[in-house]
Amino acid sequence: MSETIEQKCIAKGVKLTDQRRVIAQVMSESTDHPDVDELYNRVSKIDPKISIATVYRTVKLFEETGILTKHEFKGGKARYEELNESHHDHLIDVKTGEIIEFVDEEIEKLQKKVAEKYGYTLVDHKLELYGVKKKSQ
Amino acid sequence: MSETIEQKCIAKGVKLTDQRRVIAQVMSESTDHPDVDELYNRVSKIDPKISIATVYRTVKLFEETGILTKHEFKGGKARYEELNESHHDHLIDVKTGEIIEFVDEEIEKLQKKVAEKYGYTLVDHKLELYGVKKKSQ
DNA sequence: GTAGATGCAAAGTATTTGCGACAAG
DNA sequence: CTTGTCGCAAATACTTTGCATCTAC
Repeated sequence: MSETIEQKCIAKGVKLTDQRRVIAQVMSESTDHPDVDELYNRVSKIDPKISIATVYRTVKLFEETGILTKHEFKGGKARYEELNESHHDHLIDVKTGEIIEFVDEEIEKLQKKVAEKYGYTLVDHKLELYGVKKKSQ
Repeated sequence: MSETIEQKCIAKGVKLTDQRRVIAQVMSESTDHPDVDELYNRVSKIDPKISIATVYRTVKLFEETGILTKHEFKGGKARYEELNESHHDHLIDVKTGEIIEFVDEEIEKLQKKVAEKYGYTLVDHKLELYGVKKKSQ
């Protein structure tokens, strides 16, 4: 098991407050990709005094620190996910909103190659697939 | 040369107003990916009476009709681009904001394959590469 | 002539921020 | 102690919408 968010904060010199600990805990326990509102709801159940401004401030801080990553899927609010060693992209079910995480090394390699081709070093990328479930035959 | 936006509107039964004609013209002439504000600025130079609400309404309509496509690049406003037969993705220079359009058939194929693997039919996708220019050696 | 489009300003969302009070290191 | 954080409410940024008027077909 890898570092917890708390450990990452310490490692990166981010001051740990009660609020941040709660937000960290909720994000760690989330297997989905909550938006700020949803995160705020979950956090509020643990400590109702935490304000949504703090949630916004914290996810932004965690994102800048490389603890969380932000997704802006089509036509929705920003959603967050814990960033860990294993990079993956997303396949989104356009009907249900279900999100499937996947990894495809070959696509990763090709992306790097495309960037090189134009004289760039790839520093980041975003790949989202939108699909509809096939009828099981 | 392919259909103009006006022709597409007629083909798709979209009523052509003066405002829409101006917006169509500006988008046709744009080689970049303007956001609504920028589009509104350009449109205003031709007809200053067109309101930004109309610009919003029109890009939305054009998007739904398959005339324009909307991009939500990292941390910015929505940007629009004319949709034509040739699909492409984007490589964004993180320093300058410059956007390079590229096509990579192999990546396209692999995306479809990934979707299939999870039992989905790919209906849409988003691929954005973010890079920094290499020093020319 | 009529359904749909426009302009305006007001209302919605999502997110950020100023400020005085408070807490972590 | 001192610097940075929090909660609150106000502010901002982007986008949508109600309504009366106007226009394309």
